[in-house]
Amino acid sequence: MIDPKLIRHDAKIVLDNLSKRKNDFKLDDYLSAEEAARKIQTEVENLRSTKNKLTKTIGSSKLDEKAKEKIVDEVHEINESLKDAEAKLEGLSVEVKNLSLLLPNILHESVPDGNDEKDNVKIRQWGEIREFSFEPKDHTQLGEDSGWIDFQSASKISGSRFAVIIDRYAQLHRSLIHFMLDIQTNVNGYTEYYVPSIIRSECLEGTGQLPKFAEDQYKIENEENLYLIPTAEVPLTNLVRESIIETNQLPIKMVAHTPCYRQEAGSYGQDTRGMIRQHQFEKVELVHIVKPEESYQALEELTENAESILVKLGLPYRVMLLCSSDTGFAAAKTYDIEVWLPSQNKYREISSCSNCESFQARRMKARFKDLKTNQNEYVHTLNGSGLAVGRTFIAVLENYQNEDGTITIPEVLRPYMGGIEII
RNA sequence: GGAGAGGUGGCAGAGCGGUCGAAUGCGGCGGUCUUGAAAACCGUUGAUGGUUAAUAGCUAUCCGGGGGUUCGAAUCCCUCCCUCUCCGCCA
Repeated sequence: MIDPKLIRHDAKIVLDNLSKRKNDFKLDDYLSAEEAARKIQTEVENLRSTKNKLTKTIGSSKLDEKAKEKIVDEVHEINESLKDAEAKLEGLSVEVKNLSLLLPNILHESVPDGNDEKDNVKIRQWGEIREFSFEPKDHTQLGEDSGWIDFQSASKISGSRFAVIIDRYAQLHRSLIHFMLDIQTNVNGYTEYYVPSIIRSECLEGTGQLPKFAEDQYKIENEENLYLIPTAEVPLTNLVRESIIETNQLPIKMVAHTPCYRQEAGSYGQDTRGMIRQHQFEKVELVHIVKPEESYQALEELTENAESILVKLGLPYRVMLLCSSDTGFAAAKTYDIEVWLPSQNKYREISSCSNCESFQARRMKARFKDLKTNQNEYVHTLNGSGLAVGRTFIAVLENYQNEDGTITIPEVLRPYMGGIEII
């Protein structure tokens, strides 16, 4: 949600932003509803004010019966008008609220204008792309040859876009999770959280997945209000919802490993083969809750924290600054980290690090007391994968494969694999 | 799943039809004292929206959510949600 006052007073900023994002939100509808709502609100308030004054005279003074009756009659009349006005106000408020939930965040000035992912800007890259002396296989082939990724069984028990990972591959997959959590907590200074992966709809609204992206969420049947999390960003960020945080508690840096569930509606035909795009995958997620003036520094830090995993694993990657149309709904600025996949001969997204500024905080009512102004202000929230485990797993398999189909375990993972060097 | 208790300001906790946005304590902030700090003492301190240049005034709303009764509801009624305790079941 963006500041209603900004929309009202600087509609041009919002319009420009919508056009940069190639978003077809009807700002005029919003503006006229909002104006009408404020107008009727004044009306309602005046009626209530008069009523309150009258009502107070009844209890406190020694009016005779007749005078009392007269006032009661008057109040009855006011109540009639109020009923109408309040109903109108309620209708308009709901309309305004619903529309405002569909407005995307304002982009940061440093975000380049662009039409699609081709306009994303490379910020930096790291690592040497390995020259293979043989034709590298993709992870699906490696999994098939070793027998340690079983898509057929997954399909039997769950359907498409699921995988069963077996034996050494399962260990490798688990080791990655453990490794990432250790680095983020012990080296990068995050506090580890274990959180529910079933959450209330308010949380999804808070972080921006609802109402706009409802079709991508898994809803729990027979439960009015519960969903599977699409990312740990949702439970972690919502930990501060509806609260006023002590200034000295900031910044908060959280990390959690969770499964993530996504319907992947609208991505039919994309990445259908293999483990790139699954309905269920593991992710280690980083979330920062910070003061506004620190959020862009925090974005750099968070991105580097995510990168540090790839550096330690020795996986080549590049960091891309997303252009205007590619930046997510809730984000003001996003860096994607893309890892090299030899089988596809290109970089693929493995982490997305975003500064949402106050967009989520406003939806969640997450504030802190600014000691300088003694005012409550919205915090800034950031999130990023540190990293997507399934995709990291794929990257390790493909980049560390040997000609005979075995995988050399990256050195940093060996302690987690009981010292095994090759699987 | 069954039985009971309860949800009030940052926290704890009173209020149980009008004078209550709400006692009191803690915490926070400001001050006195002090070389400094602590203690003590004094003062101050809820949120959100509208109006506004205003973080000034004025105003409305908020005592878990929604609905109802009433001239008037934190207080009475209905309903939903949540938390806690005990029993049952269970990894």
